[in-house]
Amino acid sequence: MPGQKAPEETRREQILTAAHTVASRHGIDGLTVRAVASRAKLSHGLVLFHFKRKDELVTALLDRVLETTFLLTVSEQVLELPDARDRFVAAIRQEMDRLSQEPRRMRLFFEYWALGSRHSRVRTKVSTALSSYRAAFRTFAEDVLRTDASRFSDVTPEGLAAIAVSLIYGCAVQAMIDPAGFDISAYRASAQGVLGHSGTRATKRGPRVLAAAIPA
Amino acid sequence: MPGQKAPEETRREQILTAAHTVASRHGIDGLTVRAVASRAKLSHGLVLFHFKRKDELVTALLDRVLETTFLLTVSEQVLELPDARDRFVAAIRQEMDRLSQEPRRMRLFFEYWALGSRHSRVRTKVSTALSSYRAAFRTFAEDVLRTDASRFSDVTPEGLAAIAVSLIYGCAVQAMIDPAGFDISAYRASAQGVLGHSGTRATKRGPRVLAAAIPA
DNA sequence: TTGTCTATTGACCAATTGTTCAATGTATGT
DNA sequence: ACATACATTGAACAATTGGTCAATAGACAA
Repeated sequence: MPGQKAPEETRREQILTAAHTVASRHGIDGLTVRAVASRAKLSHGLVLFHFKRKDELVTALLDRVLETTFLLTVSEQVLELPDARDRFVAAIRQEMDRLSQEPRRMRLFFEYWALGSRHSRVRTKVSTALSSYRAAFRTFAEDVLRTDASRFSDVTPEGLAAIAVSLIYGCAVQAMIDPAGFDISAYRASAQGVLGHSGTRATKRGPRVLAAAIPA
Repeated sequence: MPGQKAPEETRREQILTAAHTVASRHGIDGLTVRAVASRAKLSHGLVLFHFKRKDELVTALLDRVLETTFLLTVSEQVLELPDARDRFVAAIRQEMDRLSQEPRRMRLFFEYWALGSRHSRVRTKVSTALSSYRAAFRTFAEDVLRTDASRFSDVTPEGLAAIAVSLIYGCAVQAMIDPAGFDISAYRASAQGVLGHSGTRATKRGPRVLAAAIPA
């Protein structure tokens, strides 16, 4: 007995959110049409009515994952930091904290990343998402290099942005697999040390604002 | 008609190598008992005779993957570098090159990493492998901090080692998904710039040996 | 030879999967 | 009221999966 109808886009959204929860909990392997349908309290036939192939559902979910994973939103307090290096480091720390607190999303991303080696569509999407994420950090990196060219020789803005991404994702990778043994705070401090603080002249102001902007 | 026998350990090895090739090509999803058996030219029943459960096969393969992925072997030329920072950077560059040239193994590792969030046995193995890999870099990191404490304030050996791991794996992650768009050489140069070269005093000797040790 | 042990095979099973489709309900227009 | 369009359901199907098991072939000892 077919149930009630629902507006077009609502159903797709409903199915996608169900797919997101399922994939978050059981991985892409566990993302079956029936599991999604059950989660959304729909028949599995209906899921395949709105997404003609399972592949389409998987790809649509990828879009959603990438949108929420690679959205770099820096708080105003960070942007107001006077020193370019402080801004750069603060943005990195903020992202490290954010992603470390969303392990499921992180895991899902890496599953898609691995999938990308066999599915060209997935690869393209992940690739461009990583590129734009890097681009977001390049703005900060350019400021750093402009005001601090002496310390970083041979460092390009694009390269420095890529390093920022590595530091963030490397932190998540190591922290998630071993939450007890991996010392996140030591990692953050070391990352900051390697990239360099704002120096002695801003010691009194910078770090304090930083601590307020990034709750531990 | 049952075929010929084979020495005990030979069969397990044979099956494991077959499993490795299958998983390398088609991922852990594609690692089916029948696919492995077919690859090893055996019956699928025999695979389950030597590995009572599929889980056991997957875990045994993980050991093999971790052994070959996280084995840090630094060339003698790197160890002979006079400057601690040069050794550190050279070891990192060497690993970046090595792992970037083995994308399949890299992908397989991340699949296991993601699997670790649901399988505690896998998680434990991956976790300890990452720990020992970090420990290998900590030796270099300690030397760096001992000779260069001024530049790296608040940086701990463990933290610096973790950053090395992040730089290496971050490079592989970004380079593999977008081989064309990601500038590896710029990344390497930037990483070296951030960590700092040996400075002006060793410019004549260090870098040249480095270039010889790490073929581009 | 005879017998025992075990490696090996392939048939078989139950469960799960993606996908199709006829049937049926709901909404909307005329 | 009637018809048309379409969202929705669940049965059904073929393919694939991990796993079991009886039958059998090889190796080796007595």
